[in-house]
Amino acid sequence: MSEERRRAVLHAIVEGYVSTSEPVGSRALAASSVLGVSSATIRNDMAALEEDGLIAQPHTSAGRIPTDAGYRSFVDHLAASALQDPHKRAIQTFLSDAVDLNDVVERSVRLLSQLTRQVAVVQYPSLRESAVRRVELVRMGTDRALVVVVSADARVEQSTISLGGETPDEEFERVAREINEGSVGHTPAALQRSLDGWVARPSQVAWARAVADAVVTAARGGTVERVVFAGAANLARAGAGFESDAIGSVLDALEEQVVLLRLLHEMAADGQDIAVRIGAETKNEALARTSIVAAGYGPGGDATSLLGALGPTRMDYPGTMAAVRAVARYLSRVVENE
Amino acid sequence: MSEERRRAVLHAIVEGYVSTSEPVGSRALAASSVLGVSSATIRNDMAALEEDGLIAQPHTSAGRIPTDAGYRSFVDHLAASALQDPHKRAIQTFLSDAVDLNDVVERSVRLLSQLTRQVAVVQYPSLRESAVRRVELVRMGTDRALVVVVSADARVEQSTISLGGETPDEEFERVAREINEGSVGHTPAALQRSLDGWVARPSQVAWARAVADAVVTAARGGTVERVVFAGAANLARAGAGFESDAIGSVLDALEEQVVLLRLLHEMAADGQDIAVRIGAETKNEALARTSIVAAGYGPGGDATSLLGALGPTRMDYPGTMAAVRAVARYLSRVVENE
DNA sequence: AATTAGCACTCGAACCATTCGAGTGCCAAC
DNA sequence: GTTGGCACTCGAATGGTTCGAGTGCTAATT
Repeated sequence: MSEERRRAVLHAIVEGYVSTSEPVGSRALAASSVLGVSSATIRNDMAALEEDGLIAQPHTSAGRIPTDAGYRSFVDHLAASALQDPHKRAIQTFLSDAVDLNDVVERSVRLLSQLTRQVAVVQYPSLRESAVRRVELVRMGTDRALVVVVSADARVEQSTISLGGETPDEEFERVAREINEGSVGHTPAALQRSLDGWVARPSQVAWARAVADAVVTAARGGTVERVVFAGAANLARAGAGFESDAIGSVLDALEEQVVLLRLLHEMAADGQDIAVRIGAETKNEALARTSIVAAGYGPGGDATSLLGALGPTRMDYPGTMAAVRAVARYLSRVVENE
Repeated sequence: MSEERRRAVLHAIVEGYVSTSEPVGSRALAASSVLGVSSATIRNDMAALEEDGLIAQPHTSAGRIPTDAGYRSFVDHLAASALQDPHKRAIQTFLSDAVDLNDVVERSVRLLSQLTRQVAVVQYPSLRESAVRRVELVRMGTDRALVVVVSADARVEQSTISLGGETPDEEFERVAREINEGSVGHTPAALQRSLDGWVARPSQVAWARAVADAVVTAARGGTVERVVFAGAANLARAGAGFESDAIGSVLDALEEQVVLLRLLHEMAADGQDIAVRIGAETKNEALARTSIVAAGYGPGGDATSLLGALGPTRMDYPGTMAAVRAVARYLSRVVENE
């Protein structure tokens, strides 16, 4: 009862179940495949695999299906496989004519959902610290203003502040001029000091603090983290693997960005180039029957942000992993050029 | 056989079917409700309603369910009903502390999906034409640049252009200076003339056209129309009204923004304060079993953009319409202040 | 003329019993 | 360690039966 063949049997069970979504029996395995042994032998191996908790049978007279642990073992012993060439070309053409960062992210997430036929998730690139290039102050109504910060690495951040009362035009203009003088060219660290002094000046306007904060925040890399997703329809299609009730919970979890972000962060901490969470490993009730394949991406090879694909535990792991890896790589390159 | 009672019967059938999602029979109607007549009378009315194509029976020994035409009639004879007070308060608190336009839209769509328990859709406010306040040119890599346009009404638009080759710094600076001189303060009409002249200058750089186009586009009101949606999970829950297959098609249609935008535009053309498309009226295969309730919103009472809720034809029309109307009204107010 | 009671009729849902077969576990033989 | 053989299990599929909600129609009633 060779260790290696048992792994091959598990492998075959996973592949069979993934492609047919039916439990697979010993007879079918013996007939179909590369394992040149009889069904009886396979049955023995199956018994052992079941003993180890890697496979299970839904009921007595049915075939076997992989457990979470079974998928885990399968994934862990998977050799990295490459994406097919036509797909590679698709990635390139799809991403190459994006016009801005938003567009890049949106195209990526759609692309990934199409390649994997799963739900794709892309976290907005976390922004790097960088110097301020220009600050623009625009009045809105009587007591609010828009602060637009253009950073040296070509990001544009905007936020609204309250002026807390009437402000004469000339005062507004003065502040606009001064905030530029005090911040242009400075990186966040220097910025903080420079603006602290400016805010503290005698006879400074009350809302100077708000402006300074907005500028510093923008320079630090912007506001909150966000994720976008696409391909929710693929969940519903997933080979009748889900009831519509379960789909609801999963969609809820997806829209609950916080959950997803926490999960992605945890996966990032694993420190491999590509991370997989299977079923209950997601530690989330609603995602107990789904798996996530995620990879980091970012400029210059440091994976500062994450993207991934989410689907039923019964998913095509090799294909999904290849697609996620490929998109992450291309996206890294694009972000680098931006 | 009074006309009025027949309408009341239809009304009762719609309400019964919406709340129980079971076909409703004559006996149940006679027992339950305000129509003080016997089941036999109701049966007669039902026969007439069926003759008119307003109701149908799934099979002989079942009760009746409304047809699309039945819902239509129901909706058309609906008196405007107000939203409950707690909901009104929810809207106010939910929207009042949004920080920027993106935030407003995102909060709105989430709010609407919660109020209606349907999928909510919000189109980004279509931007008005307005003068240019400042143009910022930022280099990115050797042959690309970012054009940031801040308009007088406080929108920020950005787009990336290609420089098509090496460009010396001083030339870059010159163009940046000139584009500001040529566009600041101009409205789109004047802008076009002013910049055409500028582009045509002898010895002008090749990429001047690209810059000018970006600025004009931004002044015209920005790039493409976009819609966001939320509450997809509500689809899956919708009282087991859908099979997961159908959910997939609907989600597809939702992500296919073009379809949705076309539909919303058509509905806007109807010119009522609130528009309803029922089932096949959506003229879309995938949405044949869904209805959409939409209302326009925009600054100063002109409905320049749309928002709405989408759900199964068997939806709570009065409640949904009230929620859509209320959110549209509040959102108009918020946009106005921005 | 409209409403109502009564009744025969229809037809799907639910229930039950039976059959069929895929798949297993185990044992003896190789 | 592998294989053929065989008894056994149990869900899925099939078919027949019952049950009852709901209808349509007709005749009686107001």
